[in-house]
Amino acid sequence: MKVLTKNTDYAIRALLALAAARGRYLSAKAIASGQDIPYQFLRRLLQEMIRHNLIISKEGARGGFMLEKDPDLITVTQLIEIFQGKVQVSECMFRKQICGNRSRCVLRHEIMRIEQVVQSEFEKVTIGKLLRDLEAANRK
Amino acid sequence: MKVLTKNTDYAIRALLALAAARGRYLSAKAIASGQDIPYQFLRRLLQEMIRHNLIISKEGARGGFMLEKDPDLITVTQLIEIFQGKVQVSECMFRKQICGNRSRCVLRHEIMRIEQVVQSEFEKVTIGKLLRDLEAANRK
DNA sequence: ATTAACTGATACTAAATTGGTATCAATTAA
DNA sequence: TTAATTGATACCAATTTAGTATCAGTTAAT
Repeated sequence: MKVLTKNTDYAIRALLALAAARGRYLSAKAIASGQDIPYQFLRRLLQEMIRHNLIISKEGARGGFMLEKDPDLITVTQLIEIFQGKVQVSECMFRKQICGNRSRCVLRHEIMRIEQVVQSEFEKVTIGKLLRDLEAANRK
Repeated sequence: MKVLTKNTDYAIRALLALAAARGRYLSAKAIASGQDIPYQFLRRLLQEMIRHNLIISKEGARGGFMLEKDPDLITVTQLIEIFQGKVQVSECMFRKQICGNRSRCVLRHEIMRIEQVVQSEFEKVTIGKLLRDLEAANRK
């Protein structure tokens, strides 16, 4: 069971780089080489994050990307939702009605509880927090 | 992000059926139709669970499967490990040494913490507990 | 002894997801 | 004018997930 796919992992690291740049535009190329992320792959992730209003871009020479949202308001939960879909358990959950299969629904109850735990844990982890941790680690 | 795949979901429900049968042998066919699980698919899962000493089987007519392990000692964590692989975060984790990429490792630290949370939550959920919940629900 | 109901083992397939590459048009700073 | 850059897509390969099919061997019941 993989918790984070490359998508999410790369996105987090790209956002960390952008947060560290603090208002300067960073090009996809710069992020890719700095964070060791495949360039074309990264570009798609960046586009996706623009669509979700996490970052903005400037086209043309000396263009690049910049954080739009406060890094303390960008949670790992959000990124998981964008790149891996909403944290969920089984299809059963989506049909709002209680499903016919009783044992499936008993299970579902337990798992929805865990889902909440996972989500709230990931919510505590923001890009802002990670950046501070990272800079603290680098000062040592 | 899907927490449980069909594999695990089916396995849990099959084990619940076996726990409910309390020492009688249940055939794959009976489990499949009762729990609405594709028959051939289920058979593979059952074989896998035999290999992991969760259940035993009896061949031939009137044969079937029976729990081997105490249902209170079968946790969802174990089933996830069997059918979806150990709960993990990124490849980074497996290389024991600290990886070169600092930001990846800061992230990793946070995520290993969450991993622990998830695992311990799923450990609380045993087949025995689910069965009791299920039977309580059915009495209502 | 035969047969029907079973498990054991394994091979195969299809669809979805994941990870990655390539291309070309449009924009902009120098 | 040109080089550096984003926008938009289309494509591809590998892996994982979900499901099917087949055949051999075992056993209970008749």
